[in-house]
Amino acid sequence: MFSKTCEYGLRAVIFIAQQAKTNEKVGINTISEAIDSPQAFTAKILQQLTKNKIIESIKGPYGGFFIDEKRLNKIALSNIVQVLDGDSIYTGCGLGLHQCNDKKPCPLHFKFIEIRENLKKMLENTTLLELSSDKALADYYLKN
Amino acid sequence: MFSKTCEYGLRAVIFIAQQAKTNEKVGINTISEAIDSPQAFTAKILQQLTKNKIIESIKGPYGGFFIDEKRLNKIALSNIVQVLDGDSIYTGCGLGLHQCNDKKPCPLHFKFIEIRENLKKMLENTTLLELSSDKALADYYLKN
DNA sequence: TTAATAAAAGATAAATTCATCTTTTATTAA
DNA sequence: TTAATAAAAGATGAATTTATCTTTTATTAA
Repeated sequence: MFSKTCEYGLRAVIFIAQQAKTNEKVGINTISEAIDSPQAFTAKILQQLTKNKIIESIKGPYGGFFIDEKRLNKIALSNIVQVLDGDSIYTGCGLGLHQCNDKKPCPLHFKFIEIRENLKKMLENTTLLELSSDKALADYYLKN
Repeated sequence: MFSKTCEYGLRAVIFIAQQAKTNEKVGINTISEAIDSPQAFTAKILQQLTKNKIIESIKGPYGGFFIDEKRLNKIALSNIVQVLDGDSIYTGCGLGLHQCNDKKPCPLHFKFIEIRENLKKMLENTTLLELSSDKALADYYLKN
């Protein structure tokens, strides 16, 4: 469904969001260990997310990645997916045809639209606030 | 959503299904031209589908690929996706976690289940019969 | 201002997916 | 039985995605 990049990115951001309440920054080392992802690769992904203002970072000692608690309800999963995987999930034709749309639909066009709309709405309606609220639970299961 | 392999495969099978009514076999050349896909690559995919009894093939002059018209209503898109992409689409965790299930759910588990169930049902309920019935329409748009 | 820390940036490497080319096997008609 | 046709099978190559390693830049405390 998502690329590895996007999967790691989502997991990392959810983890960082869970630390937002304590206002603590987390280093890449801590993050990649917590979410069980390759460290250097995850660092690259977080770099992208930082550039795109999804998360923030500070270099040097006591530095790390963080998210302003007040923004937790502003950041939806769709924002993260958009940065890392673009909008191919929403827009691409299920059969890979370039010119597939309402006026020139592939044989499956309208069936796919329904599925994709559901996915889109789900990602748009799920914010980091929601995912970071039940910290203990989410925190635990994020590792498995 | 699907791999290229699966996209080409779906397009090819839908095309072959559309020829089933006339009981005509189609060659790989005709197929790859019709669905605008790389020929040799598509041939490999059709080989897989033949091994897995989704389609049938006969070698030599007057040979080619075909589907028994009587089986059109037995073959669902889910069968094709299963052969080419496995069941990762249905079963895989949205966040890429290995041990994500109802008892140990990732933070998004139950939201993803809903989406995936929709997709699964759609693929299971869409048969080649349906897709081959409006031949003129489907045939035309399959190329774009 | 120096040493330590941590992210940013750039280069490179491994793995996987996508794609092609060549040889072999089966089938048909002449 | 031979030549032609078309899929099967195997080998190889290109592109993309995934992943790592090294160097640079920013920040902090001593």
